[in-house]
Amino acid sequence: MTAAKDLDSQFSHRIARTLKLLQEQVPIQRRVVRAGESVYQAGEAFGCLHVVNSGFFKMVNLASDGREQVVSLHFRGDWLGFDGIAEGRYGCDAVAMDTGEVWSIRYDALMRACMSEPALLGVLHEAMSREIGRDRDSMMSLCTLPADARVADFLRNWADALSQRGLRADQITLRMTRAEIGNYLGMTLETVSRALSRLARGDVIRFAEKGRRDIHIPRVEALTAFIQRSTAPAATAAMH
Amino acid sequence: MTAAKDLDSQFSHRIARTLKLLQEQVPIQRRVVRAGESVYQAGEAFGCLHVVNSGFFKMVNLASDGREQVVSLHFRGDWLGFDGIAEGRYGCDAVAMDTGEVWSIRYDALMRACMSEPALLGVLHEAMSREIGRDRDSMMSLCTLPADARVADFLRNWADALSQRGLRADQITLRMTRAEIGNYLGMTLETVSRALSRLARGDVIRFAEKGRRDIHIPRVEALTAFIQRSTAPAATAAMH
DNA sequence: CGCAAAGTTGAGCGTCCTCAAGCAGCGTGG
DNA sequence: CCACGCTGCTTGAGGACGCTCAACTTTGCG
Repeated sequence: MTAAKDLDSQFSHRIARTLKLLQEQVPIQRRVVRAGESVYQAGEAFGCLHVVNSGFFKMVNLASDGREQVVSLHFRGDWLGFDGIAEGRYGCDAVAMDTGEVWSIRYDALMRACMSEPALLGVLHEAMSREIGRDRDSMMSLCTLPADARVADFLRNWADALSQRGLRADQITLRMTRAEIGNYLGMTLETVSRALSRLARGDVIRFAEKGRRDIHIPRVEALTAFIQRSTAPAATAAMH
Repeated sequence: MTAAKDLDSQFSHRIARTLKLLQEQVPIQRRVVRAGESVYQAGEAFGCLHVVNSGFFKMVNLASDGREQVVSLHFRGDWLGFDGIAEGRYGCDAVAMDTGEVWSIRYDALMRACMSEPALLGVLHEAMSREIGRDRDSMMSLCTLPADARVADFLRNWADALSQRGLRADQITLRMTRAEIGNYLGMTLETVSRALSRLARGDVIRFAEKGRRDIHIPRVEALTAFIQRSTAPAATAAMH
């Protein structure tokens, strides 16, 4: 527990250090965005990477046939826009889910700064690497967990993201509708609703008295245990 | 069609240029791997990035509770190991599906080379960016497509990967079992088998006379059409 | 040739989706 | 102030898609 706390505070410290480094080394365009506004949109010419200073954001992928999907969520310290580097234009919409501030950094300026300050390159690569890792965990969750466990995993990841940033993780205010959560997790809004109800019934989570948007997590371990219980049959099947 | 061909040949040319650049600028450890062998394993200390020169590879993510999942596939020109940068150890197993050769490059040496040759940094970032984009497309496929369409999408992506590399894309030799494909696509091996049978019945694909491992794709557009047909109901639902 | 591994196909079932009804919170306007 | 409409959430009933279990066929290899 204390070990986990240490790791979390290290993480939060690393974010602070990164932001400081950026402030010192590259020109930054600060920009306040309100809920629903987008930092950039799919197809727009790529020129900047963006670092979340506050608020939180979703990335929405849009297919040519109209399907759209929330593919990732981003909090303070996360970078937005990596997907634009390869093609020279962004591949997703980056949408604010709440009032927040992003620091926009011209990619070419960042590259120049990296040449004189290798530490900057280090944090950039680390951020990209971390994002790839998270995407893979998402894919695994999508492929191997049943709906209820996927919702539990979602809440656990959110709680982790909060605690890593030094915030209290036992009280989550979802700023997403059931439909958005469902879209992100590959299920319908009804299934999300039912999953949350079941988690509450099993006392893995609790709803705030008013409004089903605030979720109290008595013990994060209970979420993990719930997930493992769901995979138990699959685990035994994988044994032989 | 000619435009697509142009794009593909550009892509294949870019791979050649990247490999040449690497040869000239950084020390490379060439390494031949045989089917089933791994380039690196999850948990191993990160030290190198690896570029696929030939063969093809799967990345297998392993959860603490024993679930394991194929999260991505890699062909010539793709990089392996990005997920190791952040934590200092690899997060997945990289396994050869066929005899092939990877070029292993020490990450620290690569960084030094990038300092003197910015073009190198460009190709590196482009590769990471591309990988993030592909992961997102995978997530979208997993979340929004029914099983049959997901298999069709899988084949289409494979064909694209081949044609981008200047290989003929109408003849695919799957070097994965149905079980592996199913694991990658989040479904059971039986469902994969049935999906392929249905695609063949609809003449979207054809099996080679002997062995159901070789798949002939008369027209790639037919695959795309099949996918869109599957999403048609969802598309109308998303209309209003 | 014979065995093991991979693939196909069918039957039954369970999870999740669809459709539908009802409720709760909330801002607007009579 | 409360009626009203709107959006979001919950819950139920029924159905479909995909999973499980099982039998059988095909392929590859010693």
